[in-house]
Amino acid sequence: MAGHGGRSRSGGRPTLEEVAARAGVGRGTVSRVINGSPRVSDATRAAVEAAVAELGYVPNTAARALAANRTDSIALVVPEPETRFFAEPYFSDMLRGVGAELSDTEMQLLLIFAGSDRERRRLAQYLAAHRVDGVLLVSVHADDPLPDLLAQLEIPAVISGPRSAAETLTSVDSDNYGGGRSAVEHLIQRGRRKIAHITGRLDVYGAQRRVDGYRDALRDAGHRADDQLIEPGDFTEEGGRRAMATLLSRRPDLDAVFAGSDVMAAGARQILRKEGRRIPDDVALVGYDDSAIARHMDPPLTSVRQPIEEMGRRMIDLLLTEIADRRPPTSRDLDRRQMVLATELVPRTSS
Amino acid sequence: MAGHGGRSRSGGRPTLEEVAARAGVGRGTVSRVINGSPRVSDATRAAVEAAVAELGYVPNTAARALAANRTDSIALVVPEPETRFFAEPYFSDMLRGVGAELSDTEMQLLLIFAGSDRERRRLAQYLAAHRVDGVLLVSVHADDPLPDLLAQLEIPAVISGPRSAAETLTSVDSDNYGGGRSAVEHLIQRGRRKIAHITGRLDVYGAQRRVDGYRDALRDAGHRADDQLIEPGDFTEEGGRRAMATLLSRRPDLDAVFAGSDVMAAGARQILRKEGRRIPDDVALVGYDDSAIARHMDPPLTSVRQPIEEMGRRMIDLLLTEIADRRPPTSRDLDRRQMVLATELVPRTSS
DNA sequence: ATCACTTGTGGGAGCGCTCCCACAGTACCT
DNA sequence: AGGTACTGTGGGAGCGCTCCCACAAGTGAT
Repeated sequence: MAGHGGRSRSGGRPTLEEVAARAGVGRGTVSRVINGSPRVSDATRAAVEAAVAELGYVPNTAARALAANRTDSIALVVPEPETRFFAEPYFSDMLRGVGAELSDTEMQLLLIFAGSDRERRRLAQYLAAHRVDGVLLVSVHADDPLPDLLAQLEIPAVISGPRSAAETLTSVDSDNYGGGRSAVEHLIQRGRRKIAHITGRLDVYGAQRRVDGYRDALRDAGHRADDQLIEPGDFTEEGGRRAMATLLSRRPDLDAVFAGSDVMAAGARQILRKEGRRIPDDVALVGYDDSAIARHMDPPLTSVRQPIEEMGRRMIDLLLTEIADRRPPTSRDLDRRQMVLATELVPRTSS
Repeated sequence: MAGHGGRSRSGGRPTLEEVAARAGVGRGTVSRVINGSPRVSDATRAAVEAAVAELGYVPNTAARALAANRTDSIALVVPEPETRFFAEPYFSDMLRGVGAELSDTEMQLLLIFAGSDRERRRLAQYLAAHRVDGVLLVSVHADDPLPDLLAQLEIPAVISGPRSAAETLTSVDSDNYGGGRSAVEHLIQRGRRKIAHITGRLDVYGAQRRVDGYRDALRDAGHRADDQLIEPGDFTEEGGRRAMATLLSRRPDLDAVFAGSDVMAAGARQILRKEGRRIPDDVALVGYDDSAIARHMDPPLTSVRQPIEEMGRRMIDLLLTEIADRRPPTSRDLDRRQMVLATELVPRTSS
């Protein structure tokens, strides 16, 4: 414990003022050095830095927050029960990206779950108290009131996956439209002619966009539209089974299926097997998410990969900018605030 | 936005002073009401509460922290990379318990990973700044410097799984000794005579205690000690395989194995199978942790369950007490601060 | 030599609370 | 009647910063 430099004799933590006295400068100067202001001479800066090191000075965050009206922390809000958070690799990937981008910052990340009503009330209180400088909102449902609350409190926020084309919050999304397109183009290129689509929940904007991509890819390839080849699912395995069964009964001659998620693809696969269709010989199958399921499926599933980790990084970028700008970006730069990242088709044996 | 009560005309958030003015009382009185002091008359209290509601007053945390020298937040420190955090149900269970116990508190939980050196440096800085009132430390290795840092900074802390019998920090643990005992007693009761033990990493205190439980259970049942039946593992599947192979070569006539973790039990099972021993007919097998592996093994594995979620709850209890006491508990009450929770044997078909 | 900037610096004011002392009012003893 | 104690209340002081104004000293144009 020796060699850690003397604390002030008063016994508590050293303050700015004590550092200033020690360095023989004024309070303002120390503050400038600590906050990296360029308006300090090199000699003075060195003296202050020495004093800081000798005293083992660490700024008092509360005092800083009070005086500067900022908290240097941001919240990652997960509007889901913890269970799902741990179950889905989506969150883990996202968290990794966020953490990485934050690591060379002074910002502290708070992880807040808002799955239950109780948790949501707590969160509302927390936000009202402005205990964070900004919020990252992941996995928001279309009818979630949280984004509006954030807007009302004028708290900078970035959302992953806009709620609609008219999203007012800054958002980062993967290219669901392009992802859907690439899946279908891939199937066309493999010589498939009757390509069905099992959609995700259509109140999720991303799912709609995948349908759009599916439609346009077929149209551009000169296929005529056939709505009988589209069947809504709900992102669950059971939904995949049901949709697949429906599709098969309606269009027994289909030769490919694009499912809006890997989980639904897994459900579809079970039905295809049961009906004696071989994958990929009789029916090619493509999923979405490139999750662990895709890699471990039999046969391994072709899937569309989203750059989740990078989404996390970009979200932080945008959020930090917004916080620095200190204004809710409701002006003409809104269009610049809707970032879309490319997806990538990962071909495997199922297609 | 109407009906939300008028903010002060100044536009910003209302302050204590504004509430006081509105309620026609002094600043101190409002503070007392907000903090639930009993020294306020009912009439005054009601007036203040009305003013608070009308103005939509929310205390400024920074100001409170500065004045009262507390942060109303505690950190859950995970000295592991995020990957393991998500992979192991241990953390998820723990987090659930912690969150539950914290939910009727004003305390905010921070989740902090300290896996890499970089992250550890950040954490040290964070703790030095006293940005939390207390720390929950889970999954600490024997040589981790973190506990000592915490002690040095005089930050209240509770550790899950003491580092040794002489642990100085407040700790919550499951009864590893009793768990080991119960596993062996169960095997004896089932008529097993030559019971082997694959230990965990012996630099983990809990693993040692399981060995102690194993030894004492055998001794109390009148078995003579046979160290050839004990083989150290390292909590990994590979370690389980290696230990099992060694044990079989040394004592081919063993009729039961108690593994220090389910993962090691899984490794042991592979070797037993390969050597043609049937489970449980020829060799009974018992694991530890009662993880998903145990339930899904073939045959389902008898295992010792630890009440992880409850451990989380108890840790918060102790931590909050320690914070409220505002003193590092180095005195005679230390023994009261080593809490041990009972384990439970979950019998399945492997024994 | 004068004026106008620029650069570096000190320190007052104030952020919104909590803590605590002072004090009025009431109650109950002697 | 005076003393003592307690209850409820107001408000000063101070927590450790940041922000910003004031100002000294230096620089270069006129």
